[in-house]
Amino acid sequence: MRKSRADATAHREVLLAAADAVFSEHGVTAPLDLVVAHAGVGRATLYRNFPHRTALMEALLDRALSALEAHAMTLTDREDALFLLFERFGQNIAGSAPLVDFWRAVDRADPIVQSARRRIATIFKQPLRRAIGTGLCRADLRIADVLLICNMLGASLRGGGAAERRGLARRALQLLHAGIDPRPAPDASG
Amino acid sequence: MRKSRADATAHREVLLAAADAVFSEHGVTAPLDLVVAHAGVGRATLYRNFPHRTALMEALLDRALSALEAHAMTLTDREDALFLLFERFGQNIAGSAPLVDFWRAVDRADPIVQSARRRIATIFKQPLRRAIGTGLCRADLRIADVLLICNMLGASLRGGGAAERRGLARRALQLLHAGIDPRPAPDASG
Amino acid sequence: MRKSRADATAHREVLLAAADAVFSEHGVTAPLDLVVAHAGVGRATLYRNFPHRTALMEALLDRALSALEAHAMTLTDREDALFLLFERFGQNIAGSAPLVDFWRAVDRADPIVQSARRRIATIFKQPLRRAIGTGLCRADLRIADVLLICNMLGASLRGGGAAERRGLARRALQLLHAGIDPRPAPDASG
Amino acid sequence: MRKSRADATAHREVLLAAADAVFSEHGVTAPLDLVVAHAGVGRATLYRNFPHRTALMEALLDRALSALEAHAMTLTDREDALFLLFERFGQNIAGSAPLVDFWRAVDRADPIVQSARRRIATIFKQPLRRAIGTGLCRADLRIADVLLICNMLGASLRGGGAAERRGLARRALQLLHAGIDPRPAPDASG
DNA sequence: AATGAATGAGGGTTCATTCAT
DNA sequence: GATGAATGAACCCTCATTCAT
Repeated sequence: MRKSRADATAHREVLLAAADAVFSEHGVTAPLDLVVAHAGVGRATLYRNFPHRTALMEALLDRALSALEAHAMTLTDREDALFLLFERFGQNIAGSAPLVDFWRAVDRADPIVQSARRRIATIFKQPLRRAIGTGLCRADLRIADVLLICNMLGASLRGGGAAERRGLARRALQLLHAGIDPRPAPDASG
Repeated sequence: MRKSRADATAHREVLLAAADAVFSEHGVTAPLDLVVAHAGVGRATLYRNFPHRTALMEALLDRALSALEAHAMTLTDREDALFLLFERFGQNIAGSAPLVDFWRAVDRADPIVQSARRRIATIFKQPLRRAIGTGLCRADLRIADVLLICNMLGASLRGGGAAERRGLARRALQLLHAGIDPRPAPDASG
Repeated sequence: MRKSRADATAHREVLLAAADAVFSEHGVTAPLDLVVAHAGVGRATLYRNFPHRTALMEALLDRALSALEAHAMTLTDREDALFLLFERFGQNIAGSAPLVDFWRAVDRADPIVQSARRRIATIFKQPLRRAIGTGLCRADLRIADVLLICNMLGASLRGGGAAERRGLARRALQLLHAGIDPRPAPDASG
Repeated sequence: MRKSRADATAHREVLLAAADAVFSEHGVTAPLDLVVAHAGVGRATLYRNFPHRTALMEALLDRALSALEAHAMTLTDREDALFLLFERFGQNIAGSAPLVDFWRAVDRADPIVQSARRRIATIFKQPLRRAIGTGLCRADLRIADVLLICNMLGASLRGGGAAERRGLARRALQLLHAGIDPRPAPDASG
């Protein structure tokens, strides 16, 4: 009847997965009851692992940022790492409806967002410097711009499937890359 | 205490203003009680004018779109109307926290959003054609891209003042305009 | 635009008819808004004619009792007036869903009910005396019993059509008349 | 302050008792707040046990019908079970103001009423057959008549004490038994 | 006399959070 | 550590009633 001690730590993952699913389905304001029901655990188990609703979101966000950091590690020798990271950021955020929602919902002054922005800034710092150094992007691009671009990439509206959101993110990046000025599309020439 | 009946039609405006203020302060999920308190009217007066919370948002959205349509009318003879409208869109949307919230919160499949997108498409149709015709923007730009750009312009996060949001919107437009490819930024030279 | 003075008194009838219809459809607790909407008059017009919801019911009840009184007047020379009045009572009450509801809903101590009971007692007094005198009914029947029988006749549940309710009222009267003791049912032989 | 968890199952009974008391006092449309206040439990506890107001009434009804069924079981060898059950029905229903109200308020087409009628029909089936077989009641009495009689017995108006209602129910049954035709009162001879 | 917009108290219901087991 | 019943604050909304026109 009683779950083994080993299962205890597993509950965290089960809850995260349930939160991801429920928040994707019903938005980030879905009743937490739905999350515990989906996870198949008691209500207090949720509260022990994640005292607030935001703690859940924070954990989901952390998961995505950790993945992005890990990805950045594999790109340290690429000159175009900046663009590859934008691409990955767009795909990851656009692929997770809850993250898009959260990204939109919370105040920029929120400590969680502040922290996430710092992590993103750290991730993009070297790639940005390198892209400017190798002439792959305009020289006046700043980290603040990178964060703005991340916001813009996360801006596709709710709804639609993950595939549709990914398509929009790709087109958004394309437009950001080349601009809407008239000239041969960069993707065509690249 | 009781407002005169002559004010009847004015209540709609009072409520809209109150909703704008309250939603700006507390987000679009703020209790409607705050709105009626701010407006200084009875609760049912709100419900008579706006049966649902969404009806309030719809009215605010309608107000902004009407202003944009009116602005478009004054630009029919400008070749760069497309860019001026983007600019205005960014300023208006970014200047209204509730609209940004709403724009983000509702599902793209929502009829209200659908309708708004259609109105935006109508507004931008001629300016887009003209910009392409006069070589002011890349030839492959489509109305779908215009809507995507509008989304991206509305993507600055919540929080911060209107001035900060406007600054972000301007920079976002600048980046979209010229792209992040290396070359003399058109805006920088202008 | 303004209605003529003559129409003023007509409003009372219009409202009564509307109340009858609406209460039949939605029960006696239906919002009074429905009544004014159905009557096509302003809200305050209802309140001037019928200050309370109960005043409406009282008027409907009065209408039915007046009709019963009028009917009683035509039966003064009939020895079986008691039974004919029971029959008429059953048909009238059972034919009016609002009256059945009201009859059920209000407290017996309510002055309106008290008054109605007094009127009913007055109506039935002579017919009861005559029925006993001519041996048409058991000698120990009292006015209190008559009122009880009236209650029982109004006891068919809500729902069903007027025809069904009338059928039930008739059968109820039949059972009351002959009793359930075994003997040739008087109605069957008649 | 917080009730122990062991009381969990007891809450259902506490709430039923509270509902019985409150509905008896204020009618079946009394605010549910009164019920929870009387029961001394939290509001949501009521909603967990009885999702709708009707669920409360249904439970009260079920309790009364179960008692009637149990009583019927003790009367299987009595030839006059039909009359004893009528008597018991009158006493139980008439003794519970909420049940009388409910019995009156809901539509006959309501599934709850339908179900109750079926249970009553089942309870009375054998006793009716036996009463006819032993010549204790008129031979043309049908189950539909039994249900009508049950309605009539529940027809005493609201208000008055339980004792008064019981007295009325007894007199009603007496009248139904012997009818109002002239002959020695059956009770006098019995 | 007639209108219908305005009022605001009060009901139903949900849901984040606590806590006895 | 895990459970889920219990709590109660807060929200949405309706509707009886009033009152300026």
